Amino acid sequence: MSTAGAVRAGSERRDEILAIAAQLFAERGFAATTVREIADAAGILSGSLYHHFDSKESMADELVHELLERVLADYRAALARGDDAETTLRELVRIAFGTIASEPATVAVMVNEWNLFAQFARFGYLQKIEEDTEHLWVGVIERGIEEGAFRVDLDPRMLYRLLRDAIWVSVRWYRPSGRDNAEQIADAYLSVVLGGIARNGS
Amino acid sequence: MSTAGAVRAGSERRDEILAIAAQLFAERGFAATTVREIADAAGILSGSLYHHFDSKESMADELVHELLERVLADYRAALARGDDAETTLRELVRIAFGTIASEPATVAVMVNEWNLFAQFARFGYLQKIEEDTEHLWVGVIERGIEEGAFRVDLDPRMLYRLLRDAIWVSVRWYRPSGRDNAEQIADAYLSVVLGGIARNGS
DNA sequence: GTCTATATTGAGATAGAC
DNA sequence: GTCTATCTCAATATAGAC
Repeated sequence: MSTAGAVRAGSERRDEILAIAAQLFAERGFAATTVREIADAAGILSGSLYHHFDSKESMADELVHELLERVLADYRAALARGDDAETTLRELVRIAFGTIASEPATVAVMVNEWNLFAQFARFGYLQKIEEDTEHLWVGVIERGIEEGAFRVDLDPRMLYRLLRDAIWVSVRWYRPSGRDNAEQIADAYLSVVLGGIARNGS
Repeated sequence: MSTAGAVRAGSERRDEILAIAAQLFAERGFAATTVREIADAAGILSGSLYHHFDSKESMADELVHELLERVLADYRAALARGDDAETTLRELVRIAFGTIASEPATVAVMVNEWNLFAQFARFGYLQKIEEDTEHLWVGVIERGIEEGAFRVDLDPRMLYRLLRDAIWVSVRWYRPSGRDNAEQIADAYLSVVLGGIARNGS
């Protein structure tokens, strides 16, 4: 089977260029990265990029869209195990930090350019996937309160957003060297979130 | 005294334009905002902007630089009170959320464009001020551990960064209606951070 | 799949009149 | 302090040869 006519056929060369673009978008920002820089880094001329992609925007689109689908699928798989809420929350946190560890550049693009992309119609899925994700996390937090594992005075939605931000923005400074390292920051993070930093209970 | 020749003279018109620019930079991103859009919003033509500012970049520079100086000064004033570490940490958190409440647009520009600006020599102060800020917060956390108020197994630097990120990135979704409201989220945040979310001390 | 060559547009910025 | 008019450049993207 040869490569399909449509986008997302995924030849190796294509994936390679996409990874290079992710790296540059992450380092310099999407708007500040030119297609010439991407082409240079890939060792080709800028016009040749358009054999693989429709536009600069579609490169970012593909990167971010697939990342979000992947993460949401992982979250759903974690939920499907049927563990108690605290165990599930721990797993969600590990998935997020694990994603940062395995594809920091793409995560950085998502985090840094979210507001920009959200303005364009073609990125409409951003809002939808984020809503689904929020719903999923908030559900776990609420269940944790019901199960008696979490405090009853929590605002689940606000808590989710604080947790989410602290996790994902860490991509700006945290460079885990691999899965093991990602486990470490996930555990440190969970230790603070679950137990608090105070020595005596609150 | 008439307006000085240099930048930062601060006529009212100038401040007005700067506030408009901050708003647009926050909504659309710095790179995606054109000087024509800023001029339109201010009711003048793009060329007229250059009577007030050297460049688009210098507008953002001024906004972010003054914000950071202001926040750091507030942090230092809080430290100077000589309170215990936990009280001081609470005050630092309140200052940050209060800043989000009083100037959300400028904070959003700082948060969203940090990586972009950090690439330019003229924004060299970003790194310096952030280092000073990190040093100040980490000092408070370390003192809290010494005083027996905080857990001894914390990594102060990692903790600072997680706290910092969760606070500042909330500017993307949290719209406090004023100081009172900012106190609320600061307290909710502190409640989680200090006490943890687990019902039983764990 | 890449190159050559180039179309096209839109951006930041300037000079001088009013 | 703003407008008119315009310069200049750099960026995305295209068409067709190889």
